[in-house]
Amino acid sequence: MDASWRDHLVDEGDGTMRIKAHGAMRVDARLVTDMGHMMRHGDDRGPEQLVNTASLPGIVGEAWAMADWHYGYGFPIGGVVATDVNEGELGGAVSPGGVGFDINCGVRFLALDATKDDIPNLKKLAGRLAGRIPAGGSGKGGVDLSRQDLNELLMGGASAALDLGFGLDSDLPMLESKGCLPTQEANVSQRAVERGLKSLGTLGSGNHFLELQTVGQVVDERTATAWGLHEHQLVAMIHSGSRGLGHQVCTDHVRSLESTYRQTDQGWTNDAWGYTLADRQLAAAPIHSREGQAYLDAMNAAANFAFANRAVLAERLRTVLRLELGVDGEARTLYDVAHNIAKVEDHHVNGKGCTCCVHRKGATRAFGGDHPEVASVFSTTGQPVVVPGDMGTGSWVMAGPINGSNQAFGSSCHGAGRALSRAQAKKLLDGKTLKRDLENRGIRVHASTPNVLSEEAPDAYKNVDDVIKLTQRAGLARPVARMNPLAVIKG
DNA sequence: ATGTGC
Repeated sequence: MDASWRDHLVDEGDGTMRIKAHGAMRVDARLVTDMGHMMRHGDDRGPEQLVNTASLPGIVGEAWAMADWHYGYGFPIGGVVATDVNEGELGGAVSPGGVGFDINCGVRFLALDATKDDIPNLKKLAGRLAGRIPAGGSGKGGVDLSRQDLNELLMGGASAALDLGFGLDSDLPMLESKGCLPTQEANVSQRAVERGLKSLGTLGSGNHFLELQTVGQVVDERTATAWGLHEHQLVAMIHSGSRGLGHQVCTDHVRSLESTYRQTDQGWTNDAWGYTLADRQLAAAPIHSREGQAYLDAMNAAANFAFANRAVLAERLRTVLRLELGVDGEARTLYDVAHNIAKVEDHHVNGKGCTCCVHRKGATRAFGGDHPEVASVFSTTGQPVVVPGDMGTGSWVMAGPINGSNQAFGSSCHGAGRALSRAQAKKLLDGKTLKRDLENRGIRVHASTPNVLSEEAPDAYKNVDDVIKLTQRAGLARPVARMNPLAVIKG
């Protein structure tokens, strides 16, 4: 990799910077950023990775990095890369690295008809949540599933979870893709199955969390009202994904695809498909090839497991809220978004219709209110875009366009974005001090290890408010309301 | 992100 992209960098002055196509790039790259933001994030590897993705076969439009971009596996986190599914004989590329290891990592956002004053005892509530929400690397505490149950979940996602007794009928329309992506065979490896049988309803570790929050500042009153949100209201975010099952699906397909590439003077080449990639971690298959279809089918099954996982976590949260708040504890799902996914969608590229495989890796869909996939309750506002920040600072809910799409294939940022690597954060930040500071501010924190607190400390992340401002400036989504943390359960 | 390595 090289840093020559700096010679091709242009500030567009609209909250984005462009890297003009050079070398093997087929399209320009575009970062949601400005010079100040770029300077504060000295790691060149993210833009380098974005440049690499711009040479993927079939790529259309521009290779995008959302405002929370940072270094990832092959593709940067925050990457939005679309390929034409009708290019050539077998279609454009689909790449497991463009989705990431935590397939359908995402956020469920719930709202209560209550305020902080309705909580009899926050400390007790937080303690009970910590007791009921299995978190951390151990993977203990998941629902014991039969092989048959797991298969239903892989095929049916949140709707299958509902059939097993997790969730409410009224949840389903509020989930991206109604909580179910199409899979023919749910053909995931035996190893992936074994990892799925015990992990349903567990949070995981790293940046995954469950957070009880209050609505702080409402900046778009009309939209907030349409969504039933108001200042001081209690809300909750559940951030989790497909756990070990999705990780295994990604590992299986990354390994088998990477093994079809050999090193050449230009990079990494697959002779059968005539693909040459700058980085082996971009390993990709044509979308209509056997390998491409096998990946997409397994990826969708893993995505369904993630939708089901968030449904079970929501059920566990609801149980605690009912116990602690009584009738005030009813929580409705406002929305549930996927952060790590590849989807076949219709978009306009250079004024022409194009059916694309849109990779969103650490990026959220942000469709307009008139899109047929968006529930009719959002027709006058655009879809909710849930953007968790970090545990000390706060989180946002944004909205997609009222009508139509945006210039990044209907996408927006997914969080604050790391500013420090986990290793740097562990070295520089002290978890115990952080916990004390947060609790002095009235925020209850339960974490499975002190390390996770330093790795996930506010200072390890970019400023979420800056990320939201850039996203708005780039015209990708508009801020609706900012949430303040109240109780945090971390893996 | 991850039964934190192949």
